[in-house]
Amino acid sequence: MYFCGNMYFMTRSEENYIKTIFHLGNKGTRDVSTNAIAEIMETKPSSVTDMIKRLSEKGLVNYKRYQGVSLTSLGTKTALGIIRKHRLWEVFLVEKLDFSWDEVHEVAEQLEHIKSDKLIDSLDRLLAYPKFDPHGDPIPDKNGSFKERDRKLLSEVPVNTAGLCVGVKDSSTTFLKFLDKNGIALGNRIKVLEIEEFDGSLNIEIEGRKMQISNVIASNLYINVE
Amino acid sequence: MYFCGNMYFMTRSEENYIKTIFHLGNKGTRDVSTNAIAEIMETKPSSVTDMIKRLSEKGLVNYKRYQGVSLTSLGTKTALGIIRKHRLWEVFLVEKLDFSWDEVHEVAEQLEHIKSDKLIDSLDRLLAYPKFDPHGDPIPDKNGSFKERDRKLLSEVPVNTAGLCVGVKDSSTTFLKFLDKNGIALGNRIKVLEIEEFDGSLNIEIEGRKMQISNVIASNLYINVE
DNA sequence: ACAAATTTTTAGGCTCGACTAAATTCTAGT
DNA sequence: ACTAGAATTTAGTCGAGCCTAAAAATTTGT
Ligand SMILES: [Mn+2]
Ligand SMILES: [Mn+2]
Ligand SMILES: [Mn+2]
Ligand SMILES: [Mn+2]
Repeated sequence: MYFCGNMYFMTRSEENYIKTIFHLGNKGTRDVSTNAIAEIMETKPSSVTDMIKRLSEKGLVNYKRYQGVSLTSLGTKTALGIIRKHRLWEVFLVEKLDFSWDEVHEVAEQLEHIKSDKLIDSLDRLLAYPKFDPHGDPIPDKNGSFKERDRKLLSEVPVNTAGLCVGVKDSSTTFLKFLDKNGIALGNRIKVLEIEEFDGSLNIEIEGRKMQISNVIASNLYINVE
Repeated sequence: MYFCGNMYFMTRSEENYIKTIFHLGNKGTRDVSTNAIAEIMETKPSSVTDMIKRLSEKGLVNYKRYQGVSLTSLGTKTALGIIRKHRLWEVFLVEKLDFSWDEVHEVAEQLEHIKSDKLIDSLDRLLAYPKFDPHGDPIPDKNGSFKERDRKLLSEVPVNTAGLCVGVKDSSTTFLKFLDKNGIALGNRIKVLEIEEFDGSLNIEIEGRKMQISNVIASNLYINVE
């Protein structure tokens, strides 16, 4: 076990694994499985096992063979640092370079690996310390702390609930482009008028306009219930 | 030989070799030597030979064993693209993130490898299409063309020559910090008052102020002779 | 011209991060 | 409690990009 105060050099691949383990770990309550990591990373389970051993060796994950993996506090801190960079770069791309919210993820995947504390702190300042990225996800501060916004999936609130659209669960290009096409954007005020028994579709009022959306759409939109 | 219209994926290492070969190729008239590349890249000559073979295979360099190496037109185009990115990022760091000119190079070495045409073109626009980087080096445009500014080393002009300081030959942190400390910056108006026979040091007038600088300093400063 | 010095390449090895195929361990269903 | 099936790990391979040591080609000096 290494001393945890210092940070070691991490390869791009190691960083991507740590980030994936963080995201998977926040979904379920159990330790993250090898297969789950392999699926997200689009690699084979055997490659995941190899990497987990390296990460374990560096004190970034807790690992017992066949028992799944979880991040150590150092691993968590590392993950939050990468996520901070990813989301700040996404804000930069949208705010300063006029990217649309469906174009930023791919480039941010590269930019998140740039190593320079001064760079990321200056970027944070340039952007006026944003708290959320273009998809409504919270941006950890320099110390890794952030507050998850109080929000609910639109598909899980009762009729007559109203609130601001504050995030998307699915950040895929196709979903985001769909939202663009239908004039749904973060910050829009949404009210649920009626929920269709038959297929779970919703009649909503959005920014004064009425429209119907499927349950699939509603279950990928977060609203900040008033 | 591959079709030259398409660009292949290039690794970070390949890009660094191409950039080094470009810079060395512009200094001398002969083909670039294996040892020269190894020295700049801080690798061993045998590693250079390996890489040159790969680059040759990809149509980026002309290579005959024992005869040195030169960039093909595809290689040159590639090099200019990387240099464009490097220098634009340096401008960004100085102009938007308040980096000083001695801090930008290291980070730009990482940023230059980010792959996104839209990113770099948007950055160019954000920066209002700068023609020179913080060290006075020209920034190639989207097509790789740029004009080398007409400039001379301060150590090579006769007494009474005056002009604007437009660049540095040595971009090392130590030299740039030295210039900061002595109040010498790009854009400053310099006039050579006297050249000391004994050691080649110069008495100059800079922005109205008189000072003496060694020949070593003068041979690393470019001025735009009026 | 030719031997010595220098440069460059080859040969063989190493680590990282992927892979396939096979073995092992865990888990669920009876 | 056993066993079929799923999940996971091990064993062995590969390419990229580096290394050292040794061989080969070129250049230099006389
Ligand atoms: Mn993203
Ligand atoms: Mn995002
Ligand atoms: Mn630079
Ligand atoms: Mn520069």
